[in-house]
Amino acid sequence: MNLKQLSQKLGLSQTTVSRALNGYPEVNEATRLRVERAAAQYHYRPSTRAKGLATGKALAIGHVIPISSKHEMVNPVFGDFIAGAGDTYARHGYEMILCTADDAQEEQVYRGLKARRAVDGVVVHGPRLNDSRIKLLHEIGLPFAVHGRSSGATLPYTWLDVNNRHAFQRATDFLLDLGHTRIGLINGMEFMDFAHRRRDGYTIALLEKGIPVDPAIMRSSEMTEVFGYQSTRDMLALANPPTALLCASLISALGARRAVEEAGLVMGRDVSIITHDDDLSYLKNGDEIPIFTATRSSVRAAGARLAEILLGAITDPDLPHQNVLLEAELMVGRSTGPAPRKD
Amino acid sequence: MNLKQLSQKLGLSQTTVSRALNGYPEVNEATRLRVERAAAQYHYRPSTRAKGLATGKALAIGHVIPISSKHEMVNPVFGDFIAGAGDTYARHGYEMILCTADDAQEEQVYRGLKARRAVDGVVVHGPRLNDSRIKLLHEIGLPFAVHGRSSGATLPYTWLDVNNRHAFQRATDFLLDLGHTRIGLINGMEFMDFAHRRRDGYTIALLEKGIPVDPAIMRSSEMTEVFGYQSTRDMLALANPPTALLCASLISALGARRAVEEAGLVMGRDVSIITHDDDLSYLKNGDEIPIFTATRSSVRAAGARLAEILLGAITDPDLPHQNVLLEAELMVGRSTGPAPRKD
DNA sequence: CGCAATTCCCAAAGCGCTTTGGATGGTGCT
DNA sequence: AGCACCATCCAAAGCGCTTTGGGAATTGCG
Repeated sequence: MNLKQLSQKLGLSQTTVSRALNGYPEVNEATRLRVERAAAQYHYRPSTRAKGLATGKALAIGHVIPISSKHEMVNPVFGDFIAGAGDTYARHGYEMILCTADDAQEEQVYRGLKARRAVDGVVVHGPRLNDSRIKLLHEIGLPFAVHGRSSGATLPYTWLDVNNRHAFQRATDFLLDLGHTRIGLINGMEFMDFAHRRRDGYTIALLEKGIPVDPAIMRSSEMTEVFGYQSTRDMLALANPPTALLCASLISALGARRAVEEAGLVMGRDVSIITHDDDLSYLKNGDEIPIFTATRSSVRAAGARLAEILLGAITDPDLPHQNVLLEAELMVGRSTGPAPRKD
Repeated sequence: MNLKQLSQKLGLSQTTVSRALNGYPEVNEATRLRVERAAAQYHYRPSTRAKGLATGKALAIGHVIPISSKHEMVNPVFGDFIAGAGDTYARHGYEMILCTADDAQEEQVYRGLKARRAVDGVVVHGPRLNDSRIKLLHEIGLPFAVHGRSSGATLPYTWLDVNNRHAFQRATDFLLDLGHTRIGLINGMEFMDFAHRRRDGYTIALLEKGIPVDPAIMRSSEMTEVFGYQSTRDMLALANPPTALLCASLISALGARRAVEEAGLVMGRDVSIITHDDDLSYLKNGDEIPIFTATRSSVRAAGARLAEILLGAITDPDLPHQNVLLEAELMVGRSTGPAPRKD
């Protein structure tokens, strides 16, 4: 069923039916009702493509997922972020278009979306330091919103981020207060902006207490379970092993715990662990009592919120760039305790 | 830059330019080259929406992600599946459209995609027993392919699945051969088709050896870490605890391991664990030597393959329904060993 | 009652493509 | 030379919608 057929069935012009359905005022209320009923009855929905052509808007938002070419890895937070954003789009009648791109294709993918007029805007995932995408998107004139930030960006842009620096500074302080002085860092890739900021927070907290920053107990890679395990195992084997660890994700924290236990140590007593927790739906940090002491911030909520902001910016392009900084919550769980005394 | 502008720049008609770009034979090779060069130079790409309108195809495939209304959970395998499918779509010039839907909205979402002519076909995720979506999609005439199968479906349909029954039967046999007779099952929700089949495989293997199937050591829920932990903890507390566990996912297996170790037991010695492993990019089952003995099948490869099949079915609608059954590989790791002797 | 202002509706243009149905001019063959 | 036949290109229609620019009733008001 298309507009023409529906309008013929109703004995009205396409104009009137279109206006009735889109809530324009120049149509009689009784007529509108009749049209709406008929539309529902025949399951009429305007063709996205035709509507897009006619209005010049795509009614779609693009999400370009970077696939790390090294490990072909998909960021595990992605599913939850998308679920949040999807809710928002559905409510506003937008579609969500997904593209995958490894580092080499990335620019072409964004250019393609723009040239094909496939989307009204894009969400930038996984921003890096001095991320070139920000300049690119400005240049090609494709509205965008960044999930995270990019240190070093000179142009203004719309973003939503967790206060990663502060979260890790606070987590480090928490460990310092418990008496830990050897605190290891199991970070994400540090060209990723979030990882860089977390490291900053960690470093600042240490320096403020006059504790030296020791590269021997700082690791950085993709946040897998295996990476958490290996890093922890290696650090525990040092002559001067850490008594506490800061992990960038719950997944690597699980690996860290494995290494701790394998070494015959007890988490929360011999080794304290704090992790960042994205509150993923399939990886909850325990039930009531968190397993890990964690800095928590829901990535799903972030998705919903950022989508809302992007749609707003598209509707009203003259709006100033919005920037949202979310504070992570520090949840105290059972993975932390006072630093073990040296006997 | 649109077709009209490009053709004017070239002094050709839109017809010729369009044909040149789409590889039709009625255009001089020299002209085609000239057109292609100009298109590249001006970054011309045909508008998806206009092309879709003109051809009557959407050039897009929909993926409807079920969001479990109970736990608001996004299946963690989703990201990797999408990454695989995305590769295929990109190669064939298709877009991927994502929708999220909880149980209540599901039918409306599929109907909407069809009515708005937003996609040429859809991938059905997370099929359940007697899944109503198969009948629905047949009725509304939307081409589809199922990731998994649906026991009880009467109509023929296109699917790609892992041989879950066989995988779990084989895993159970493996444990039985090691002398285990108390084997616990930590399964996904059993209204999900894959979980149902896994349970079948498990049950069959036990019955063939004349071992009673004991509901006390069979759990089923959403495959979270916490669920794996709690189930294992509870089962180990039984008067007659299992000496081996079969887990439906690596995530719940991590929880199971936690419970095992917390109970002061050693995995692979006191309690053996076999898990299914979807080979997720961010959750590798160890490096060379698998941590867990596992039945493995790459969900990413499945995504790429199923997308290929769906596109084929769309291109040639008269093709018979394709069905692909992948066998999972049994990877022996360090989580299994002979059943402990009762002393 | 007469005229302007409303209200409610419609015909047609246009969005950017593909595709149908020629038109044109050059070739090969008798 | 005359004819059929390609090879190469083009004008225009059409995909399903929105939107512009009216037009015909109806209403309000002096």
